[in-house]
Amino acid sequence: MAYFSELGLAEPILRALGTKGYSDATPIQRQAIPALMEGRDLLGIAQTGTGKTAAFSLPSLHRLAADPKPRSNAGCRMLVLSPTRELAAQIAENMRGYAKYLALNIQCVFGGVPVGKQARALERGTDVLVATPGRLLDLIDQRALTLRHVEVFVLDEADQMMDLGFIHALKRVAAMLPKERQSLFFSATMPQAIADLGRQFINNPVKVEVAPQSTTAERVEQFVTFVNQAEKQALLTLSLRAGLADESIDRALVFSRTKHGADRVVRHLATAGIPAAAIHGNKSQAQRTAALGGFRQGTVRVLVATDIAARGIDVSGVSHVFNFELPNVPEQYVHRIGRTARNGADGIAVSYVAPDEKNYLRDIEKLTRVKCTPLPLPEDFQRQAARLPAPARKPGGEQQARPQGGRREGPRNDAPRRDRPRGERPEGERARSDRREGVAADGQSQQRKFRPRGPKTVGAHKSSVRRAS
DNA sequence: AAAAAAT
Repeated sequence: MAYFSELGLAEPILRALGTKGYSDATPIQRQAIPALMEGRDLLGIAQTGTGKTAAFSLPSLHRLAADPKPRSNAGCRMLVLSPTRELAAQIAENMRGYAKYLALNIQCVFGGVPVGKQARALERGTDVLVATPGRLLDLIDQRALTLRHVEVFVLDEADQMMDLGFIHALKRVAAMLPKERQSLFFSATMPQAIADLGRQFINNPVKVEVAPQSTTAERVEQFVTFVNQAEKQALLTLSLRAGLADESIDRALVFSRTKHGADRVVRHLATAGIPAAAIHGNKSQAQRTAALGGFRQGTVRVLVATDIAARGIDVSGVSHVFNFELPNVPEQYVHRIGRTARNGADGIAVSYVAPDEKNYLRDIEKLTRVKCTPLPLPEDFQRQAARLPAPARKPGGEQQARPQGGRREGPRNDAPRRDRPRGERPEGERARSDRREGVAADGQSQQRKFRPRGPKTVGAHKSSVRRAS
């Protein structure tokens, strides 16, 4: 057992934690915070939802506050890089909470919004800057920002930041950082090849690995349903309809492999009277912010996303993650299902696996060393699917979520099933006769409504039983 | 091969 009060953090930080009711440090926090307060570089690997943001924020804020320096124009003392805008915003908001009683300025910059306001906010300098790479470099090129004074450099989701799409920008950034600095890398996954690549950006780091790399969150129950691609939409619609109605599903996050696919799923759900929002990189920033905001607020209980939402996003009440398609990079699966079972809650992940995705499943199970539990199709799936309304045809191009008017509530429309070829199904899968409660087989889904909250921790649950693998 | 990230 470890408390924040034992870790030597400054009183204003403890006070901020206290007002939120946080007292217990998680294992990653307990191990990372002392090393970071000493100024060491660090490679931190811990499961999703175990408080990595606080692990790097608290000691860094402590050090900045303990050694006050005047702000230099266009400068920052701490730089945090994130792979998505939404995650950057979330990190900055969390840090502002921790720094509530400190005289530290925290700014956040990312693309998709006007640059002028961001540039002005940096004119007199800031203590902490949270950023996505593109806008960061843009501001540097405009001379609105300099990295000359960075003391602490944080790469969140470090393996993704060093992946192909980001490595070029990262190298540019790293070249501008002072050699003398503290570097912190955090992620739940860290493939060896990427870790090797990372050595050029970090200096003799302390490695804090709370669970084996790519270990999934402990309280996610993982299921797999084998289903033909053409039948996935009907299965999702029926599962969501049942689970939302009986409240076994609080909020559901549905992952699609493509942006187009995410839009298509949302349209299908709308046709069936299930309100859902899509979030992906082809949406405007305003649409993205509204979609995630509505999901956080609970005004939309189903969010359909690409891997833009796979990492870091912390929304309470996500009871279910559906993988409408499996990711082809197995590490992404670990991050996706980590959107549930956060902050002491438990969660359910269901992956829809078409015949041509079985290799992905194999790679995922090999990486996580967890075997997903088969969840058969409901006994009367074909009959129920046949009664779903036919999907609206899209005229083409991006379509605003046209109000569908949830008129078609019941399965009263015997729509033709022309794009729903009847797939062969193993006889064994017909066995189940119980009514499906959302997707959770047997009474688990009921229990989750009354999930108890453990001792309060920051963005995390306490480590518990190590999974048997 | 897809997605993310600058305009």
